[in-house]
Amino acid sequence: MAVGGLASAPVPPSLAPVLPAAIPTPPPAGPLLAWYDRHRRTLPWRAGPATGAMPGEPDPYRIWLSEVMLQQTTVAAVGPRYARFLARFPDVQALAEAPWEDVAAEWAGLGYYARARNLHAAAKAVAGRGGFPDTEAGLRELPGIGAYTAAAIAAIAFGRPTVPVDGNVERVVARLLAIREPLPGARRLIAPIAARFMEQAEPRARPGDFVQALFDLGATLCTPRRPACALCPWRGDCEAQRQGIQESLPAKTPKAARKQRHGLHFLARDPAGRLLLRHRPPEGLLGGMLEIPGAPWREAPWSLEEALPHAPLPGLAWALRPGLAHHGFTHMDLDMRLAEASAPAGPAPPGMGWMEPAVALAALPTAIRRLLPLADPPLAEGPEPMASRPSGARGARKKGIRA
DNA sequence: AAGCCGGGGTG
DNA sequence: CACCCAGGCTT
Repeated sequence: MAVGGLASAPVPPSLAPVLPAAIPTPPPAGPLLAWYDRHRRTLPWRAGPATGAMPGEPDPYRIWLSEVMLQQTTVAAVGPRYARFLARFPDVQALAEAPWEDVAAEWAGLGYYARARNLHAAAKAVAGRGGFPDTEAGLRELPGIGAYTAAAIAAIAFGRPTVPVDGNVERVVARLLAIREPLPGARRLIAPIAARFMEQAEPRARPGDFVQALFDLGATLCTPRRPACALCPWRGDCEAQRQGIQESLPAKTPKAARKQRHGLHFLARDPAGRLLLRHRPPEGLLGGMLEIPGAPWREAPWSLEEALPHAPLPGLAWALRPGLAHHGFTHMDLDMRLAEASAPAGPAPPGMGWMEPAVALAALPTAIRRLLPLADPPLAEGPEPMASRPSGARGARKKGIRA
């Protein structure tokens, strides 16, 4: 196909630098689709008889939920949480009508909590308009749906001929055409190339399968490290493999170093054994999630005396527990200490509440849960190991605790 | 374009 | 340890 109307007339060499460069052509999609038909992964949100989980036509609600959960989150981590979420909120109406507290509790531990807030807001919008938009542009209007997710839902749930560009597709395309420019800048080269796949008849006939075939290729063969090129349906078409540089692609610009921060949190228990907790501000880090009250996270460590003005109740006998809870965020390393006190029966301070441990602990984000083993007696083992990895053979040492 | 936003799997 | 993951939003 002509790109920028340049295909028909030869371009004089002297003018070439001034004119837009032609978009490189990706390889034929046939081999990838044939490979997908043999080797595709069985996933809970994928239609077909293989799972029985989603018979018949794709359900936009289920596709949407899977795409949002999978944003920067591995398939292994999403699996059990997806089933649980779906059991609790079976359709978009149920999610729209649920209180935020229930949605937050169900999302706790999954991270990127803006996803849960946007999911809830989008459910209300969809329920209000009587169903999901069935075009990429319409989907793009919903909160939490960006360029990638809109294209993914449009292709998988509605059969639109569009190619969502995620980390897998970036890697696959960068290798196929040996694109050496580092990400994220290289995206402006990769996206138009990926889009050209839909010029071919086979992807256009089954867009949902084709884009998921790209995902599966990136997840199982064209992996970030040690790609299995010998098994790749495109092994004869890959320029990076031909040059032997596949393991160094895609290149990435280095990221900034993580900052170090310190916190000190105050855990009060009333005579009934309930815990004094509060909600974090609705935006920002862990926005809208439950936490143990404390002094703000800052550059320098806190002493108990210094942090005391941030204690939720005045006049209690706070005891600083030994040890340090550690949590690594994407852009910050956090060390937290824990002080505890017994409180007399009485109302909670404004913005806080006394909560039963069994209810509260499950709704805490992982960073805050790391404080629990410091309590005396310990309130929990901290974050549970993942259900998909039952025996936890390695890593007998628990994360998040420092002497 | 760059920074913010979680948490876990993996080599 | 470092790197990555079916990214979105804000500045």
